Amino acid sequence: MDIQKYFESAETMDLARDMLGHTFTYESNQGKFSGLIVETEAYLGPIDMASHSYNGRHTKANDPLYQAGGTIYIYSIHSWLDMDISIQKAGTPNGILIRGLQPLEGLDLMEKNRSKTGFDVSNGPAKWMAAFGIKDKALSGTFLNKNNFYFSAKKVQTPQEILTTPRIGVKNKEPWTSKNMRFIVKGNPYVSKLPKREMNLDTYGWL
DNA sequence: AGATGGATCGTCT
DNA sequence: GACGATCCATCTG
Repeated sequence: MDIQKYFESAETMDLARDMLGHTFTYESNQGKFSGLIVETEAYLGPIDMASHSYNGRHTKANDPLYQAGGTIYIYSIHSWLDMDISIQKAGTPNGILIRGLQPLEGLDLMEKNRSKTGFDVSNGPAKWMAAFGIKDKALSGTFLNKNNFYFSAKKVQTPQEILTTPRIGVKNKEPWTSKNMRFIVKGNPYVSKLPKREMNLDTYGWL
């Protein structure tokens, strides 16, 4: 799969939905980490009040959003780190935030890095970053599948059902606050802020 | 289970 | 100097 083409040839909202069930991998000095993507959010750039590139805002820190589809964008938030994949061709600063990963490889290290066990290891955008041992923005601006980060060409698992909801943490920005731009694998326990009663512990929401 | 407030720090104004 | 695309502990019921 041409990864750049994948992230440049479809609508951002459709890509955010399609990314569920693909794997995300990080080959770090500490070891190899990988997980299934179970939760994403779409950010539509200049028109989107919740986007870091709203109204054409362009700074040194958010420059990766302006680069080719498939560029990694790491940003800090309240002393934590989050990661986007830059979406669309260079110059169109859309992004998709990866909010939750179901661990596949490197779980022992992830638990160690987080000082937590269970779903809390990676059920949030800054939690999985910490679990993967990512402590700074050194790799922001690098390109997916060329350096340390890899996105699987195909879905490794298929969601039984995908739910959409408003994005987390977007306040006082109507109409963007209430738009359904968050995509989750229904029932997967690694989805952030998921109540216990909505967890499907048999299938984790996969076919 | 849901709501609330504090911690904490890089980034931009 | 103010502000988060967050997390966590600590309530309340």
